[in-house]
Amino acid sequence: MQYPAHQIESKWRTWWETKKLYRTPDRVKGKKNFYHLVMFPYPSGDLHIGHWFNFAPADIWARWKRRQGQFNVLSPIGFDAFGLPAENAAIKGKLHPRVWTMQNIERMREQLKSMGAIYDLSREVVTCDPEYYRWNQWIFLQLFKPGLAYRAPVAANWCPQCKTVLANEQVVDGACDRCGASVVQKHVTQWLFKITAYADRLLQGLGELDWPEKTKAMQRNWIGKSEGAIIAFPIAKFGSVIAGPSAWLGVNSAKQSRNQQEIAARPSGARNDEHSIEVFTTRADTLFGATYIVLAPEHPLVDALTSAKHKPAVERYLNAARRKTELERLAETKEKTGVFTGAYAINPVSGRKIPIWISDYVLASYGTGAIMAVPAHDERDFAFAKTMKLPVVEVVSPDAKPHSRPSRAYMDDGILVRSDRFSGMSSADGRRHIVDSLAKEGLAKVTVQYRLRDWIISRQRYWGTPIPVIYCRKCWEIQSQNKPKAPNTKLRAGIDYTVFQGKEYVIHSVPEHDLPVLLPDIRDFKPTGAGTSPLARSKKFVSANCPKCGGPAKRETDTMDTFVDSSWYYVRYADSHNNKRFADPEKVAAWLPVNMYIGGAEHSVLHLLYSRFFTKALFDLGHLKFQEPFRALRHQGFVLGEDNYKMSKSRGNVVSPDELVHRYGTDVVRLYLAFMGDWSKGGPWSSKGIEGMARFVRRLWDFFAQAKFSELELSAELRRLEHETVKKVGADIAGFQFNTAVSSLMVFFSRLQIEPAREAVKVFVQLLAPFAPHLAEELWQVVLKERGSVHESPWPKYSKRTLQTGTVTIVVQVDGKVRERLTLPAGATERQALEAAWQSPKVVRYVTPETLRKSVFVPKRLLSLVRKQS
RNA sequence: GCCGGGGUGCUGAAAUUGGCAGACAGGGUGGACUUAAAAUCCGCUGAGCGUAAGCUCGUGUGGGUUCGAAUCCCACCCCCGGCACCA
Repeated sequence: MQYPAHQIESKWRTWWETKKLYRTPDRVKGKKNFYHLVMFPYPSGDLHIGHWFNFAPADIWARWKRRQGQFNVLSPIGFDAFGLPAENAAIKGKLHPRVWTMQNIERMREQLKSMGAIYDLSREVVTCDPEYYRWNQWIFLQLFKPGLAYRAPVAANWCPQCKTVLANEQVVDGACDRCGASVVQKHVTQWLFKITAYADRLLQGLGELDWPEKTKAMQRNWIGKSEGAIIAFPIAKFGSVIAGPSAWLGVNSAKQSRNQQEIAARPSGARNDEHSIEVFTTRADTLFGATYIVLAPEHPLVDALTSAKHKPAVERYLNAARRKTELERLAETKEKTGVFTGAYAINPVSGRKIPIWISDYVLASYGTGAIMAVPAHDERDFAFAKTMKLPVVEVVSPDAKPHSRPSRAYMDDGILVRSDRFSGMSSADGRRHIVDSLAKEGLAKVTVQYRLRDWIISRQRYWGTPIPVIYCRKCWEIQSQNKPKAPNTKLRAGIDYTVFQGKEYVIHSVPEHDLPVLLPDIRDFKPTGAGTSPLARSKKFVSANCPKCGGPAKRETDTMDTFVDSSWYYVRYADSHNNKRFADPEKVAAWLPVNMYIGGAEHSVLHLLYSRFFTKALFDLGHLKFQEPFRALRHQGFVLGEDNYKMSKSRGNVVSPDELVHRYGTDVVRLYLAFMGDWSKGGPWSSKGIEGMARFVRRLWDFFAQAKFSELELSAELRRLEHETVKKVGADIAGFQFNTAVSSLMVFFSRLQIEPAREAVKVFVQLLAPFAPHLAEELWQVVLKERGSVHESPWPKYSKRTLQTGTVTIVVQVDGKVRERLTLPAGATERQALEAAWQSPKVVRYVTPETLRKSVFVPKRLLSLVRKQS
């Protein structure tokens, strides 16, 4: 008989909807709340097979969890609705981004429904809705108050195609992760979130999380903590030494953290003065081998240090460096280029005069923007020294003996040589002692550096959340009039005021009661390309009244990175439609943190890191009571095309879930996605494979249509298989091994065809329900005539005792080789197994009680017999 | 280079974590049904030897531990993902 998939599926979906089966109240008596979440989709217009591979197995898991009885499971869904594609499509198709986005959402809602998931749709979140982004703005203002949001001039990644600035995390191999265009560095003033202030806590917090090790490692890597020291090299300016203690190293820690804040704001992280250059190193043990200094091209001392004679060459070099794209810089890691400044510094331990060079192999944004070069012990310095013919001095030796003319850099630890009174020490001791001794003179300081940089959130695009800030020139004038001579020593750049075209403006928050700052309807939302967003074209939007002095002022026109939206949407699901606060604290407490989060691994250092930062910041500000948003995390793999390549329109290997649902029905697609292979790995699609699943479901359907179920007691074998299947399917779903769960259902079903005992059939349908919810409901209510939804029936139980009943096959090995299989009761002891073994001609051919040296017995599994050596 | 994950039939993959290697599927092949095809159903399907019972080999390579290794240890090769001029 034909399997009427569509008829069944729409029937039961309607029924579930009318019964409000999947509405999730905030509290259910006697149950514990369990927050199960999938990463919300971007409304691109179509739910693709990758979404299905994420959502459908996640739904299997949620349905299983719900059936355990003691959990009130929340499984919400929404749309990450701001972002570039809407704009780009709109620019092409002349549709307003809002219209484009909302139409897509409309369509995807229906596609999501066709999946038959247990989403509580009443909690839907759409980030481009003012009801939602109002709270983006509110959170921005909370971060702004303590200076966690600030405006600063930065060397930012600029995508010339998208005409906007990008976060570090959004640049992949020097290219824009949206459009693939090569990214260039642009010096602009932008809004940033101070994620670096949380570097250490973001690192520490990883320990307690039930996340894939890989993802944690990626975050650790990205944060990139390295412990070392900052060492000051006095400048020997044009021959004459101006020595003295470092300006920065002596300051106390309170000032220091403020200093760091400003450092993050500056394109170079350098903190130097006219007397010394500070470098960061993890290898202070190699200090005696530092034969020159290298500054990043953007280093603030470049100008002051360059001698008149060297000025033209330096200018030429700096210009060339500026023109290079990120990609070009990455491509030239082998060949080193650079230029001499004409200036010298003093190696603080050896007292030697060493030259100061400029090269773009030193990054302005890491450490102090300057390095001590130790060519004998660093590959890059070695290459540079060779090219520029600079001296190479070995100071760490693998065998404690000095060698001359090394042919390559020796990077490992060793024993110090040519290092004065430190010679003979191990590298580890050397590092400590050298830093200690310099610290006493104020020339060194133990420091930790992070690779992580602050998150640039300004975007010069239309379709995003307006940044709720107003700039007032009048307020600045009032302030500076009060203190004409020493203007505003207390005002902090980027927090209290900012600069536009050489003029200072005071930064004001938009008052909270004026939120949301609505994204205005404008006609031309093409990016300007001039470093401003299209909103800057709207005079109506730009002009505002200053919230402080009431005078004419101007609004910020950049919008927020859409990753801001997704950094807290999971909190909003707890209370999606609250218009008084971002979420009611009681409801947040009822649901958060998320217990199980499921989505792609591609967000490992973007969304997943940003969300952790938001949570910690909002915790510090007293708005959240937990510090980690996602207790457990699982990633699905990638579904590839049938040809084993990534699905793409140009390859023509894309499979459309809509078509699959049309042809086979939802449940077949769900079952096949579960069965395909290792869910966490993903793999190639197989059109033959899903045919096979359709065959299985048809067989199932025919069986239920025709079988007469027996009311007889189950045979011992069937009973044990039933219990084994209950155990296996439960454990497999729990461990995201959906493929083996389906396979054991298939095994169970084969046996039911031989022995269609009603009691076991019932259990089968209950186990099938999370995978094929519609089919199982039909079989449960219509065929088996059970009352109520199968999805509300408790998950079947198994007993350990039943697992021990019946007979088992015990393998007999002689000297490690399988020689016989014995069928014995499951509870058989070693003695019984041995007795049976001696009855077997196949065994006694190889070993007898007389020649037996020892035996090893594993209950239910094997008997291993070892012969005496002859 | 560093970090993470892998390498098992023709293919997707299993293997209760040291205990029957290849479950469950796909594909192939033989057969039943059919005038025929499709669909369906039933066998067989890691390699080699053997009429057969059975034997030998077999989880990237080489070695080791063990009664017993896909699983643990050592060395190496290869593939995928991430990071990378981060001092």
